[in-house]
Amino acid sequence: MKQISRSSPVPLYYQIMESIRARIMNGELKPHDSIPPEQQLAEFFSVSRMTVRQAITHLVHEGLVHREHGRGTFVADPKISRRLAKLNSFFEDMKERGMEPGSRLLACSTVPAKPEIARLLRLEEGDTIIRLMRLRYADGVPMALQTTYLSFEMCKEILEDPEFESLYRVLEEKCGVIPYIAQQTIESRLPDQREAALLGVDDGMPMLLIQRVSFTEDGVPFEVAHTLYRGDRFNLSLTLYRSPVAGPGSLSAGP
Amino acid sequence: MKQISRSSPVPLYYQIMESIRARIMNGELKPHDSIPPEQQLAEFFSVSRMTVRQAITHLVHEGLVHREHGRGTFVADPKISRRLAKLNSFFEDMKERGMEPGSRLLACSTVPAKPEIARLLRLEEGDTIIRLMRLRYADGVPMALQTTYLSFEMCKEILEDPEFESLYRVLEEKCGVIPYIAQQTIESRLPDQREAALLGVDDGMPMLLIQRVSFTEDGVPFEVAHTLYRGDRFNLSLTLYRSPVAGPGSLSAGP
DNA sequence: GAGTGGTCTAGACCACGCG
DNA sequence: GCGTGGTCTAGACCACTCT
Repeated sequence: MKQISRSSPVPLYYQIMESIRARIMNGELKPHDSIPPEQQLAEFFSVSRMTVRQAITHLVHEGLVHREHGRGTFVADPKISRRLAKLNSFFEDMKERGMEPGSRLLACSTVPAKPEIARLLRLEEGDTIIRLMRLRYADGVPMALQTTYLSFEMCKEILEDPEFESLYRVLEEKCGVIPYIAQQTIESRLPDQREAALLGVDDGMPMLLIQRVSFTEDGVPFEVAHTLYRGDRFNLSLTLYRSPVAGPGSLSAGP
Repeated sequence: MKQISRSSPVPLYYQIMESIRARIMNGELKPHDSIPPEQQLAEFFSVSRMTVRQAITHLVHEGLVHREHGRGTFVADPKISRRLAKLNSFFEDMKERGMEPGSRLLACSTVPAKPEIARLLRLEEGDTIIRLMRLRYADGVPMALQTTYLSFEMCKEILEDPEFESLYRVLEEKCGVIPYIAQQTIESRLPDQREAALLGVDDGMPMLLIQRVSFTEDGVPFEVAHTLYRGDRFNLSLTLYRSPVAGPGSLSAGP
């Protein structure tokens, strides 16, 4: 197993976390296997047990492993626990699906915000915002038609070069805007004639319309995106839990 | 603020967590307010700072607060961070949307498992399973057409009275099967003539098809459900995180 | 520089699962 | 009884933000 470096700027718990993750990802540790006990990992890495616990706690919250009091810590079953939906840009999403994303910029300008968009971005009606319209490709074939509204104040650096690859990467690097959470609604509808023509589908083809509002960690909305996906080329996969994530110690006993 | 009890069987960090949560829930601490610094909380409760950190870490993972390095810890915006993911049956989902669920049983029998269903339920092809076909109503109007395949071994008590209200409640009470997690895929398609007739829609109406495989906590699959929702009456709403912490996917009402 | 959260130590005792 | 994870201490130093 890879050793860790105390001179690295990367925290020890993070290096340990990645070390364990690597052993799971490369198949050395398989689902339902136990990982070494915390005490043993602490000795191996020459750190305190609390540091090992910090590493494992992260992996637990990711769903990669789970702890069992008195028994050990076990690699989770990938079939049911590792496919949490992530907040991805179109570019990132297609990459994760193993397809090559592409983009054709149809329009890019500043416009006054319509009431609905202004409300979602917590601006006043008529405030200046950025509007991008793009035809999105996957492996060279049209996949979706996307209209993105961005807060002008937060994202104006986007306008310097709107032919970027990944919106979220540019937002992080040029604008200092780090996406954190988003609310999405998903519905099914038919395309209008213009949409059908751009996407190269029949106007009777059912489409998936995904509308997203994205926020930074501070709860500030910066993006409203409407994406119309071809129903014949796209689906969504997500994981649902019966009860929201509960802490390690169970939640019954009262004082 | 409520003091904590060292003689209680409830861990100190848990009592502190609940104390902070209570101050947020009762409005004493509002969204974007900072909570007291960790050092101060440690002194107030007479515990070490690490114990306070453990309490706050739980609240962070719940999305109730968020930390900002060098600045403080802040109450999260409820509009974007407190939607919890839930695995609901159709009955429960409609109740949460404020609609009155209904059901018409079209078929209920044991059948041999087709290859795809057998694979998902981890059975052999041809093994006996239960198949339910139901037309589902919301406020008395057809909303979805649902085919549910259940493991015979785990769910046979269902057959005693298949005209139940909530599948998940019956599974818990009569079969001892407690749903824990599910994988869903969502796509858009047109109905065939029979489906359109049953749901009372035109056959050009785009529909949402949701396919679900549900598991118990042990990772054992017990249900495969195909639900075809009317696109004009149904949509999905879900929360996405940039770094997966919580499970996504709560359902919300549509037009 | 003061105040905050981020990381880390080197122990301790307890609760749980199992043989 | 033994090994495991669960909780907790009383400090330490660092990195970041704000003034």
